Amino acid sequence: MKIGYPCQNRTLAPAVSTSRTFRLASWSPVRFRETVAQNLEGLRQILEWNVTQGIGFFRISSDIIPFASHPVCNVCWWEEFREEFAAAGRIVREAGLRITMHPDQFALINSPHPEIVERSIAELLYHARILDAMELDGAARIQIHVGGVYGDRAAALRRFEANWRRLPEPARRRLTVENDDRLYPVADCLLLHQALGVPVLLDFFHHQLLNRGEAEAAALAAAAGTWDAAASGLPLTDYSTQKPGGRTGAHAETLDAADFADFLRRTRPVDFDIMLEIKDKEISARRAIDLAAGDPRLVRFRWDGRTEERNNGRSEIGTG
DNA sequence: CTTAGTCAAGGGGTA
DNA sequence: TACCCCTTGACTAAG
Repeated sequence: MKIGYPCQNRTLAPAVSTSRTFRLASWSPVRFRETVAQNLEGLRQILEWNVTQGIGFFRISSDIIPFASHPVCNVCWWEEFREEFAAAGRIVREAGLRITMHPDQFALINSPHPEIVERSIAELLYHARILDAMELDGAARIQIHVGGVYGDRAAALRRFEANWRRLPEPARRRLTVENDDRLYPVADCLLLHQALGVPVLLDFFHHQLLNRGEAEAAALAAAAGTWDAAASGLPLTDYSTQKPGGRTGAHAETLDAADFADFLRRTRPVDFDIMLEIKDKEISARRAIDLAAGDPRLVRFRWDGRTEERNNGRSEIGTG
């Protein structure tokens, strides 16, 4: 079990960020290359910070390469920045970090509109290129939701299957499907797994909001069973709680320690990695790791760091 | 310098 | 048909 946070580090921000961008109207190869260089340097610093904090799981922001899948982008960024990607990947491999990405709502491979499907395929390929350039194994996943219903759920699921088969191999091999809170519960994701072999990421909070009556333990067992340790790594999950007083489905500002401790207790039979979808990011990740300190599943990873002076001879990284 | 409006992209719900 | 919501930070033009 590794516990992580998504995309931004509020402790290091705004000096360190992977989300620098610019307006489409200001696109130029120079502006693009400057921004990508800054974002990749931000990624390197965040990953190193995570290692020093014993945080073993991180979601890379889809903002890291601005307009990567837009027709305006004619730069082979994955080749030009090969060394920077490889350096980030080296940190991941040497420390044993888990990495994921989560394209946002616009990646819809089950849309009835062919143009939207084409743009979505380009978007997924962009994400795959990042993880490939970092030279990461199959445990580095790209998670998406099933998509829209378009008035006919069965037909929409069939389109997902047909278009999944059309994905370029680099994107297809990393794709992972996640239950959402409005349209597709975990049962539908499991159907896609049966048809395609795609692993199912269980979002516990979404499952509470949308399900077909399955108990959480049953949903977890079923989703965990779709993962293959050698090919796709340990099962992935998302965890959050309801923001008090917020719209239903809004993510909490900070970790609910009592809920998280109970969550760890009741999921004990299954080992998996946990992405905290909580607003204060790395702050809650550290608290969660503290709360999991006595849990036999928790990975306390080591940073070898033998060539890193700044590591100051330390090899055992405390997790609190 | 500060700040409010705006930003590539879709789907679904409501009026 | 038109508008709003999601969800978010960061850019940018206006003041």
